[in-house]
Amino acid sequence: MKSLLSTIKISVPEKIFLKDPESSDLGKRIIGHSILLIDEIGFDSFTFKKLGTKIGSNESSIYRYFESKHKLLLYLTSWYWAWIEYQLVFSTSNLPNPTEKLLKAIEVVTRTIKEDNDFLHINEIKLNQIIINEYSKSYLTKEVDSENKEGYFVVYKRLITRLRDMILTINADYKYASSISSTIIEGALHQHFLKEHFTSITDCSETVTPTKFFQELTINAIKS
Amino acid sequence: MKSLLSTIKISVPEKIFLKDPESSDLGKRIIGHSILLIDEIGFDSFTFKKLGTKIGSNESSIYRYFESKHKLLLYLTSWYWAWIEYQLVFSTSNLPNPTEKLLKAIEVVTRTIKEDNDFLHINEIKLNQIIINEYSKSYLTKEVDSENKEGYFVVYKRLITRLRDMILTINADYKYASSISSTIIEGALHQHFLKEHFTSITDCSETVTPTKFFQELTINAIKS
DNA sequence: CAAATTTAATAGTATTACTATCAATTTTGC
DNA sequence: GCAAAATTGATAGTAATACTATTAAATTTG
Repeated sequence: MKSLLSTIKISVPEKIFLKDPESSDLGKRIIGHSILLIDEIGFDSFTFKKLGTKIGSNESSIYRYFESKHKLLLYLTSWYWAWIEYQLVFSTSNLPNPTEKLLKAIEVVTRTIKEDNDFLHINEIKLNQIIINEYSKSYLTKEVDSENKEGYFVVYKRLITRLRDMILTINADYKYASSISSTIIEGALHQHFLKEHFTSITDCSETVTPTKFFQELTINAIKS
Repeated sequence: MKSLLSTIKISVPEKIFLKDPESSDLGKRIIGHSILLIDEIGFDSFTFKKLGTKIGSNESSIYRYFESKHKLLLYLTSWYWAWIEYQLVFSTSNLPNPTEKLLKAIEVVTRTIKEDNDFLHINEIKLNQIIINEYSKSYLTKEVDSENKEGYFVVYKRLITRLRDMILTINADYKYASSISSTIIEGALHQHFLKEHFTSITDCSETVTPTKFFQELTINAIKS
């Protein structure tokens, strides 16, 4: 996938940033190193001041790109879901069988990211870890409704809608196509978290993947 | 359920608090009003200073019960899950049919709390809202592994284990009994959140409950 | 090469998440 | 009923956070 993706720009809702970080070298360093730093110390301890030190730049310069660290998280998560969406569309487009298509789509949204290949300044493995550990914090806020109106979550919602449509193609009468789609995507992040921190309440492990679990779950749900 | 529960003390892991809030009037006011205040302004904006003002007490007095607001959240969530666990055990104990038992258990862990009856100083409806909006924040931290070792999440894990055992009673060969149990409990909170804030990616609503969705999902998963 | 833009440096603010100390009040044990 | 013990309240203080504002230096661009 490398050659294709490296020429593509992942598109993030414009209102999330003050100045497009893809438009400058400093911007790309902000994105690249924020991923490394959030992965290292966690989003709660992450500050623009610490990031400034890491990239040899100034706190105030970072504030010209993002008005808060919360907006930066929204940027990273939107970028991540847009990247997953691209993979989903690309890797299912040539599959004629709707069930195969759905199984492939579930694989794409539930698998562990194991390679950091597609974009030079972005470590996709660590970004995936950030999504597992921090994604919920981007919407579990008192501002969620106004931010949703601003379009900050469109990419995530569109991804879920795509999965839903694949399910409805197989069984238009299934009553919970949206709910199972949102459960797969959120649930997969949760299972990945559990296998790292609460092994006693998951069956997933190095050898048993969330992918298999959610594929079986979905097929059984919609085919009966 | 009122008469029975009001005489019972919900038991929370002792290390979570410095001084048992159930042991004094001030302690109960801390718990009672923290639920109201967190529900009102959200956990992120919640501080012990604001809580002190609300209950006509001092910030420093609250610190004698909990060493941080994070610990207070752990207390509230443990209390909540212990209360749910009690309901689960109580309301399934006299059901002889394993499938009926499981369906009842799923109902208990996925339903909306609509009544505030059981404990005088605790508003169970608002506490349920806090669990929906803030629970993830209690474990999505860099300290999760050490806090897990301290036993701060035992109640939650035990609840999931109980559900898992009910599933295994019906089908001992089902490979994902733990994963589906954790998915039901976390997923139900997520569906409740979605129906309040992201209606386009859920089928749940005033009339369609997460309970029905997860009951069907589970039965289809384990019976095939 | 001058003007415009971007970045860096510094300073400042209100708030947060605490800790420490001591006084006032309440509880308790005899 | 009272002294001792425990609890609570009031005040002060600290380092860090999450910013904003201003001005200077460096870089880009037309």
